[in-house]
Amino acid sequence: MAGELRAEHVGTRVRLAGWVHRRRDLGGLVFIGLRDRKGVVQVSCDPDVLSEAAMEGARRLGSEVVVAVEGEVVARPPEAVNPDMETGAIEVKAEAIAQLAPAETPPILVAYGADEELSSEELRLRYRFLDLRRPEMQRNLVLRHRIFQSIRRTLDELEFIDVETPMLTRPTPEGARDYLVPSRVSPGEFYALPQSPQLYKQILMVAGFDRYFQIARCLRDEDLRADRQPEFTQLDLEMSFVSEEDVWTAIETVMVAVWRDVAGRTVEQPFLRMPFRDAMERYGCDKPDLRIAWELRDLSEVLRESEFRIFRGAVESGGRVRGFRVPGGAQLSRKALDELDKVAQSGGAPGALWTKLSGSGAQGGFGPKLAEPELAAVRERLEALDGDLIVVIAGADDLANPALDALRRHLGSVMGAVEEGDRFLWVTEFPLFEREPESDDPVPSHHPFTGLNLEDLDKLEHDPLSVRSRAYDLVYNGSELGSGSIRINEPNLQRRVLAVLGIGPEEAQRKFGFLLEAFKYGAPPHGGFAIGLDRVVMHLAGASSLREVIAFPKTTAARALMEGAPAPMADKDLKELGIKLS
RNA sequence: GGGGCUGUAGCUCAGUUGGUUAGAGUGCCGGUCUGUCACACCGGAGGUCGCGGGUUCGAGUCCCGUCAGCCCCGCCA
Repeated sequence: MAGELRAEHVGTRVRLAGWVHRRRDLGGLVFIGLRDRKGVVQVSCDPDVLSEAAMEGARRLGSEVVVAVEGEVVARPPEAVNPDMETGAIEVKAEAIAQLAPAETPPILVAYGADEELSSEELRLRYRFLDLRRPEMQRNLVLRHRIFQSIRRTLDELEFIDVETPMLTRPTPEGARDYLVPSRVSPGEFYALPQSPQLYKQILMVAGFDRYFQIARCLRDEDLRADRQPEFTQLDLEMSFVSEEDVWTAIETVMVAVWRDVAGRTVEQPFLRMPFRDAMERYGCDKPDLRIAWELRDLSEVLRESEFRIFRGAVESGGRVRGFRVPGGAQLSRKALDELDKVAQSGGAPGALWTKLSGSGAQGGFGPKLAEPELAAVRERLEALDGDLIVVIAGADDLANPALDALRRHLGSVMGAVEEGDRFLWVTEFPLFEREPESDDPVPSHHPFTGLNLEDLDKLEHDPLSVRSRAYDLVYNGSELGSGSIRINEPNLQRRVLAVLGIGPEEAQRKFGFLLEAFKYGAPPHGGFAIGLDRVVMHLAGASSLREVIAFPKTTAARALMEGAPAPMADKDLKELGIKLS
C-alpha cells in the first residue's frame, strides 16, 4: 500500500488507490500526496511521462478526491529526499492516474500542516468520516483493534468462553438510569438496554460456564464526562470456584499481555494491592495515583492542643489534621500557593493550609502561628526538610479526603513529581455498604450480590457500614479501570444482605427473582470483574477524552452530530408502540 | 439540576472605550512557476458576527433569554 513503500521497493511497478492528501502544483511538475490506511506517499506527475490531458487532470485533483495511480517506485533525487516522511526516500512516478470518485472541498481538513489547528470538536463529530481519515484517528482505532485482539487471544488461552448476552433486557430498579426500549407486541411494557451483563454472567456461572468473558457494550443514561460515554465497552468476565487471587491473576495476565503486545511495555506481576482503608488513609482516595510518591500523615496528635484555632477546633470536633510534604515546594510562587485554596475547595474543603520550611523555621501560611515544639513535631512527623512545602487540611475525613487528594494530584503535576510509568493497583476490601446522604440508609457500594468478609458477618445487621466486602477495583495511574467482586452464592446470606438494604423477599422476588431462583439450583462460588476498555485504549493512546478512541461518540449532551440522534418520532409510529407524549 | 469557558468568512482566529467601510492566516477561484513536500509569488470572490429580544442616536462589543460545543460538580449499584 501507499504508506508502506520504502527504498527497497525502488524499481517495482505499483498500482495504488487512495485519497489526495495534498497537491503541490509547480506549473510543470505536479506532486500529489496519495494517502491510504498505511500512510502517505508522494506521486510525481511529470509532463515528460504523462500526456497533456493527464497533466491537466492531475492539476485539477482537489483534496480528498479518490484516485488510482499506476507507476514505478523510484528513488528521489538526493536533494529532494524528505527525512520527515516515512516514505520520503522514494516517490511513485505516475504513468496513469484515474479518478475513482470526486470530492467536494471538505469542510474540515484531513491533511493538517504542522502549525494548523484541529477543527472544533463539533465539526469533527459532524463530519466524522473526514475526521476519522486523519492518521491520528486511524492510529487510535487500530490500537483499539489490537488491544481487543490481544485480550481475546489471552482469554482464549486461559480457556475463557465468549458468550453473548441480550441487549434487550429487563429494566433494573437499582443503579444508573436505564435506556428504555418500548415493546410493540406488549404495549405499555419496556425492555432496558443493559447497564452491564452482571446478572446474566452470574447465571452463566450457575449454568456451568465456569470461565466466561465478553467484550460487551454497556449503556447508562447518565450525564457525560470526558471519560464517560452513554454507551461504552467493557471487558466483562466471571469465574466459578475461585477466590480473589484467581480473578486478579486472570485480569493481570490480560493487562500484562495488552501492555506487552500493543505498547511493548513490561508490567510487573503481581500488581500492588492495598485495602480501601489504607488507600484512604495514605492518599485520601480510593484510586490513588501512585506515580506521585507523597503520602498523607495524621498530625492530629501533635496539633490537638495548638493555639491555632483551626487545628485545635478540627480535632475537638472529632475531625483530624492531615497533610503531606511537597519536597522543594517552598520555591512555589505566591500565586501558585493562593491557587491551593481553589484546588481544596474543588475537593469540598473550606481551603488549604500551608507553610514553607527553611532553616530559620516556617514562612507564610500557618507556620508562624504554631508554637516552636509543634512545628518541630510536624516536621518530624512528615520527615520534612528545609525548602519543603507542607500542605494540610483540617476537618472531618469525608471533606478532607477529597481535598487532600485534589491537592496531591495538583501539586504533583505542578512540581513535576508525577513519575513516568505504569502503576497498577488493586484496591481491595471496599465497604459493603455506603450511607445514602439523604436517607442515611445503607446502599450497596458495588451491587447487592457482592460477597462479604466473613470475619465481619456478625456485624451485618447491627453495624452494616463497617462490613468489609469482597469487592475490588483496578486502578491505573490514578484512574479507575474497573471493578469486580466475589459474589454471594448462598441464598440465606443473600437474603440477609437484601434485608439490610430494606429489600424484603417479595421485592427481591420482583426485582431479581430470576437470579435468586437460579441460585436455588446449585450456584457455584463465583466472582468476576469488568474493565472499561475505552479507558484502557485512551490511556494507551495518550488521549484525554474517550471521544478520541471511539469511532462514533456522543457529545456532552449525548447527541450524535453526524447522523442526528436522538430524533423525534411521528405520532403514527408512537401510537403503534402505545406511547403518548405529554 | 448547578457552575465555568467558547460561538465572527468553508476552517483556525483577531476585533480597543459602544462609533461610521468587520480584519488576518489558511482553504476556495483565476494567473505565473520543472524538485516541491503546510510549495512559492500575484490577483479575486467569500460575512444572518449562533439565534431571539432589550438598552442606545448607534451593538460583533452592554443587558436578558435561548441553542450548540467543551470542562467540572451532582449523577454514574
